[in-house]
Parts: sequence; C-alpha cells; structure tokens
Amino acid sequence: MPEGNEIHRWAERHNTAFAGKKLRVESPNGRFPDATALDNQKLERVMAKGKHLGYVFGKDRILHVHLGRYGDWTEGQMPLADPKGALRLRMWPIGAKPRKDAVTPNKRHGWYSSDDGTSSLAPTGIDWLELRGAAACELWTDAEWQALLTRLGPDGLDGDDPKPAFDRILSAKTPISVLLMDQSVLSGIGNIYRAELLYRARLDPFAEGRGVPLQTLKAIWKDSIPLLRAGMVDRRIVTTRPKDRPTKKTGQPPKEEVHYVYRRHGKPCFVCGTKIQRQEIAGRSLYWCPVCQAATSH
DNA sequence: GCCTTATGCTCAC
DNA sequence: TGAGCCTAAGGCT
Repeated sequence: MPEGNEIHRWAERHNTAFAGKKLRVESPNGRFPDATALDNQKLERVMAKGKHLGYVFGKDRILHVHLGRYGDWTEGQMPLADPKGALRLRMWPIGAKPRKDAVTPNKRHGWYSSDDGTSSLAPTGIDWLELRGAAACELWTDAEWQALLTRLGPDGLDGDDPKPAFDRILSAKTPISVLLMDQSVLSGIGNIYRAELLYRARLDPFAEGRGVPLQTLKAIWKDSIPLLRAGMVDRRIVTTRPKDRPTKKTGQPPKEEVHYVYRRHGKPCFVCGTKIQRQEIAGRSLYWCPVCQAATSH
C-alpha cells in the first residue's frame, strides 16, 4: 500500500543492507520463475523511481518490483518457519544463517516501529527479505527500465526538475486531483499525498489543471518533498501541522490527527469545522474540505 | 466467518 | 468507464 515515500524507503534500506552482496534469490511457490536467473548473483544497487523499485543484479538483470495496492516487503532476520500466503520472492545474502531469535514472518512490520522513537532509515539486523502481493515482480532489461523512466513524471524524492509536470498540468482541463495521481505527470504521489497536498494548498480538487496558478503548483511541489521525506523515515504519513491538531501535540500525533482530510469524511475539518467530503473520482476516493478548499473560479 | 475497504495499475470496450 | 488482479486488516455478525 505504498506511495513514493515507502518505495524510496525500501530502496535505501535494501541498498544499505544488501548492495554488494551475493544473494540467494528464490521463489518458494514458483510465482516468479525468473528467480533462478538472479540467484547467486551480486546485487549491485537498488533504484527507486516513483512507485517502482529496480534491484540491479548486472546488465539486463534488473528485478523490477511494483507493489501495487497490496504488495509489501517483509524484512527482518532469517525466519525459522515457512510463512503462509502467496509469497513471491525471498532474498538473503549467501552465508546468512538462521538465528535463534528470528521473528515470525507473518507478523507484519513487527520488527521495526515508527511509534517508539527507534525508527530510522538505517536498517539493523536485516538479513532477509520477503515479497508478497506485488503487482509486478519480473526480470527486466536495462532498456525496459529506461522505458519506465521515460514514461514517468518527475519524482520529488529523486531531485527531479518539476517543470515538465507544471507544463502538463497547465495545459490540461483534467481536474488537478486527477493530475496529481497521474504517474506520467508526477511520480510517487498516491491517494493520501494528493488529498493532503491539495488541502495544505487550500486548493479545490476539481479545479482544472490549466486554471491553477503556477505559484500554487510550485508551492505544492515544494511542500511535497519534506512531507515525502518524513514519510520515508517514519513509514507513516503525517501531514497535519501541530497548531491545527485538536491536541496541539507536537512530534508524533495520535492516529486520528495525522491527516487533514484523508479518510476523515463525515468528520469535522480541524481548521473550519465543516464536514470533510468524500467522492469517487477516476476510480479512487477523493477527500476534501468544501470550505477550506472552496471553488473560486470555475 | 463474511463483507468491505485499501497509500495501484492495466487492459478491453 | 468498468472489470480484473493481487493480499490483509478491520468491522461487522
């Protein structure tokens, strides 16, 4: 269930833990037959772009992973028991031995936490990775990865120039809320960030792209980068400012206060008290405050 | 247990 | 525009 923040988080952690090592790569239930082509190869580096991951095992040996809506990595220590579920792929450095204190693989995210103050991008004790539920897990050539980069818009976590995205948006009649989710316009933004970025900009989600002032687009882009980065560290997307939270709590707020509008339909806006709205648009739920994000010119 | 929902995306019509 | 696909959690009964 990842947006760009999580994808880049995985890339950094897996780079730190595994790059430069020869890996055992296996597909326990055969859902990824090409695992054999990667097994016993050295992982050179891990790349991230938008919501895509690329594990480079050599020329034309890129493991392309897209987690889709449900996919997830489990990382931790070598498990002692076989996990259940539709496992796609498992990787670990050759030579790693199971540990007595190994954790249960089905306990989602059980071996690190964003809430106890110990979370960090620096992985500790990771010697094993497991992938399940991914929309894509496939062996790619370098050309296929290049083609991906060509069709993706700029990624704020990659230091990209946002101008191509601004140009696309400013020439489109499509609602800005749909454009923000379009990975060929901007890559890495998903349903939470689009709703929250629009709220923070006090922008009407139904405004046509071409009607949004360039200054507003620049502000959204600038706003998005630290928010995405914070989401990389915490594995939790927090978009509210402390002064807007009912508890005024700084640091990690209670979970009811992490978002302004996302999944808060029917509840009062933290700023103006109006009920947050929800509506399906382009197949996804859009959340917004009809007062703070009122239509102005359309 | 069953139903709904979910931070995505592709393909066919 | 709609169906389909992938898996897990949470809310219900």
